[in-house]
Amino acid sequence: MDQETETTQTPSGEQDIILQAALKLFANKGYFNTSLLDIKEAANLQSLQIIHHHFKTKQLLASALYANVSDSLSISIDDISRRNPKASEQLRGIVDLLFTLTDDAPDVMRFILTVKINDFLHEEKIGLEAPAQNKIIKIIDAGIKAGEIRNICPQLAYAYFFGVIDNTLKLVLAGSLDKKADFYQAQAWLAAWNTIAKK
Amino acid sequence: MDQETETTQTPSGEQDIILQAALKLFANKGYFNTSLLDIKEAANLQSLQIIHHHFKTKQLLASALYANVSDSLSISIDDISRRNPKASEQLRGIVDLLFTLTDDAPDVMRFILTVKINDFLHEEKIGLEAPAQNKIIKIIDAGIKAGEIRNICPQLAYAYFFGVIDNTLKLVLAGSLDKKADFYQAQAWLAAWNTIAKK
DNA sequence: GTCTATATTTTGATAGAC
DNA sequence: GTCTATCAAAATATAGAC
Repeated sequence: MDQETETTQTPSGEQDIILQAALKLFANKGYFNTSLLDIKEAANLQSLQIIHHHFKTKQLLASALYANVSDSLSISIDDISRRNPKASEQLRGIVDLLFTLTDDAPDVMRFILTVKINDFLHEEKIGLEAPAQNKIIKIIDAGIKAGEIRNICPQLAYAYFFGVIDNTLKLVLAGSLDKKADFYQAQAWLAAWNTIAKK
Repeated sequence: MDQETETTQTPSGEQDIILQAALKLFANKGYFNTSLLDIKEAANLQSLQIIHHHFKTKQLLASALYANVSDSLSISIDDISRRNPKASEQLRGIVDLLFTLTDDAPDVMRFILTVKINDFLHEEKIGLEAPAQNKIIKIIDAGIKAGEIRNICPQLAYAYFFGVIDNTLKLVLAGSLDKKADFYQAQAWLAAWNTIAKK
């Protein structure tokens, strides 16, 4: 509603309204618990046909949504990487982004953290090959080579680090904590960073 | 198939066969991607009616499964707690249990870690009120009072700790690592414990 | 009492009228 | 080209026959 879209491509109006409605529903009820009828009503459309016109099928709608969010994340990560030389600073920037998103666009973060993309995406083995994840693993790899991060498997380091971060954000998104995400950021960053920092 | 059930109640044969088949399918394909027909065939039943006879509906079947796994975990945690006085030892025992389960009964762990129980369980707000989770949070709380664990919100400590553990196990279960879970246990324990340990 | 067959419902997708 | 109406498929649940 009041949150701006992250999509950098084709803000064609009707499509974005559908995508936003779908994002909200998928994020809160899940892919299978959301029908096209639900999306139609949430988007205030006059007919189901409009959805089929813009996105051929429900799967393609969800895939487009995933691509949007994924691209947007990738671009933000690239920006952060460009502005910060050290791996620790880059990771700090990414953490800041995620905590900010949690407060400002919780549905986007719910979609990222809780939706199982394999429910609608069947091409190859996605999940670990997600572009944003790949970029972060490369950052970690560089951090290891630079001596900032201890010498463990980058995938494991990723798992440790974002295990702490993601679980903290999930708690906030579930409404189990009484403060906004921002309040827990410094603490969580420290705990996460310590799992992978050298020395 | 070759793994023993954790269920302590009513091993009535046919029910258990259905539950095991459902567990495997739910764990690997998800709740909505598994039809009763799939379960019927995986369990080598002669008719769908048999499932409806034992469990009135698909939801109730899934709920029964969840209750079984949840109870079994709770009992194991109680055993561990009884045998170890210190919080750190209790958590260590729980971690050992989870890594062992990952190697010996991967489908059970997949069910625990990757199935969204809200897909079939709609009673109240479950998820954080899961009995096993509650027990662990109490252990953490005791650890804080005993000065073993630093003084943070127990829910946050739980999130940090099992963020590291669960993510590591998910990597193993996804087949992204080349060794068995056991190989990564000591490392993961240390990383997880350091996120909450005092000093 | 166990299985075959069917009914019902939901929902994704399409075809046709204005 | 947009909406109404319908179709088709799938899957859950039930009813009835042997």
